[in-house]
Amino acid sequence: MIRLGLCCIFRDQPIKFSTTTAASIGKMGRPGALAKLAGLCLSNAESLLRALQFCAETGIGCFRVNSQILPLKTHPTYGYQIEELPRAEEIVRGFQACGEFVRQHGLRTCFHPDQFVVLNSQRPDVVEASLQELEYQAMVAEWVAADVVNIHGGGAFGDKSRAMADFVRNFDRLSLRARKRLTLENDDRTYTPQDLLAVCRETGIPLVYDVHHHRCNPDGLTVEEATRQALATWDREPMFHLSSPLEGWEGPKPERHHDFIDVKDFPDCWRDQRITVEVEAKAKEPAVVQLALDLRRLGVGVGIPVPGA
DNA sequence: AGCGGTCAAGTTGAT
DNA sequence: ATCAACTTGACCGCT
Repeated sequence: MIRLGLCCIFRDQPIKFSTTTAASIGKMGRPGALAKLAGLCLSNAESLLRALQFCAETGIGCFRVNSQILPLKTHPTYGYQIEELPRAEEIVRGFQACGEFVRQHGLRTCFHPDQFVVLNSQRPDVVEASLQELEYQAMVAEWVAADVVNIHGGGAFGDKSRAMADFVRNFDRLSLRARKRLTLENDDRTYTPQDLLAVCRETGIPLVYDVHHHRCNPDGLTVEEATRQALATWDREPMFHLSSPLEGWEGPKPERHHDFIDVKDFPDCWRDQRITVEVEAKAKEPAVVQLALDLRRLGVGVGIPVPGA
């Protein structure tokens, strides 16, 4: 049974998440800013519940929550603590209701902090900001029952093994809440599955295997070998990533994502696994639905696993 | 209401 | 030196 995942937003469904800009918030006084931010947070909690309801109805088993679900949460000037917001308890309850929905419907949720989170940066201020961001996302992850906060290896800085040692040192500074959700994903430029698997085995951090990145940034491993070794890093349902190249594998920039998934890009060795496959396709929910149809046509089971079944 | 410039943040590699 | 790429359009001030 393959659980398919939708990333962050919708193409056709009228479900939107709101954010704001530092420039706009900066024109207000602190109370006005907090009032505006609280409204956005509350609205995002409602949107998230509707997103999860749509996923449950459609058989989409996983939803990735955008990093800006609490807008500007860790901004150096305009960041805030939840308790500072008007209606803070209502906001937290709104997200916790999402978590309850996730558990009741057998869904999965996850986070993917963006490129500014670099745990092995050579700049201490970047590491501090990264730790803060991970703690924030882990807090919301706890509310919404997300078991994965997934990041990339970060920079190489001319020496990958030294950089990964720095990564582990800073990983150890995270709270248990953040550490137990953190995962590593191979990227399309720097860190291959081979690079990360050693760290994953050493630390117990699971590997989110992105087969598209692996095809763009290969190492000595075949897709089958990387799949097998990535599966072994998980103590829960493994999570993998899939996309198709915008202009084909022979095109000028195969790392660019297509609107939809070509089912031929779905590795055969994934078919019989019980895994989550996040669909990184620009057409969003129609792309997930299309892939589900294509996989079922090939006899692959797709849907939301029933606990115990 | 519609348009276009802009949006917090890091790192790499192609031009 | 600049810029696109990365998980992704959406916000906001102007007309």
